[in-house]
Amino acid sequence: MPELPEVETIKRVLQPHLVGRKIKSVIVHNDRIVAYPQAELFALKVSGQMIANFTRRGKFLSLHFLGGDTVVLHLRMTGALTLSPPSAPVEKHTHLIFVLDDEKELRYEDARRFGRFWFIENGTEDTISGKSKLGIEPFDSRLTAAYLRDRLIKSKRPIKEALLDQGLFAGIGNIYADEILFTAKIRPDKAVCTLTDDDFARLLKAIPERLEYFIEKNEISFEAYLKSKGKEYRNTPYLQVYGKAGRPCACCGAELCHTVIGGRSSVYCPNCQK
DNA sequence: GGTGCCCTGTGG
DNA sequence: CCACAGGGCACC
Repeated sequence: MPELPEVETIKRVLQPHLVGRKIKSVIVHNDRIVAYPQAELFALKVSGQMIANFTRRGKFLSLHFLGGDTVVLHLRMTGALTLSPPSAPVEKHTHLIFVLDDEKELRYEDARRFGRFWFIENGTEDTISGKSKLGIEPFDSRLTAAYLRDRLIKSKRPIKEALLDQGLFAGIGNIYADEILFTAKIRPDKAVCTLTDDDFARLLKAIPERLEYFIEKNEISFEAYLKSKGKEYRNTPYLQVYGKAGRPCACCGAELCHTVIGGRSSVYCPNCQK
């Protein structure tokens, strides 16, 4: 479900309500969700910690504790975070509950159970969550045409596959890869080594511009977020190509095409994207 | 590099 | 009923 804009939304909405809170205890309903260490130990180590900050990197979120310990988490396809009063009924797919010191519970729900949590001890390098392998943040000023060319130019793989490579760009997923390429007017299956300087320039502009745009469109109040149980993403009306195969291109009216790239469903305009 | 797999829910 | 889903990884 969540790509960078959604994860950023979750961060922005929950951060003010988490910072300064103490985790009184952790209730684990499903061991599988805790990747490291073993669930019982995870609960033990997290209990009693004070939340100093809540941040996003790529599609990862991190709870930074006073003293330097960290919980890293990834929502994968269907993970969601909510704040609920303890009296709220525990949902069918609630796997993890952090009991806070303000009569609220930070709850993790995940129908498909692909999401994962890791506990990283202060002073230990996080080599297990995958966060350290991430490439550049799309809003980083070091994301330049030169960066793109250096990393991409020799590759024969489709540009969309490169955009989805978390080791190159942190946080772009299947929806926004399609949206970015539509805006940049580049076919998703175009081999990276055939991109022109012009293509690179448009791509460089489209990446932060599109993500910023969708973060804006995702904006939601704390109350509305909780009401939707952390699953409300309002940007679908603003998508131009994703999920719209067979429908007319908003730009030229041509019928949008569907194809599969790197095993992922992809939609593009055969006329606007070259 | 492709493919399967981890899972459940939903829509055709 | 089957195909597919916004992610990522292990495995030929």
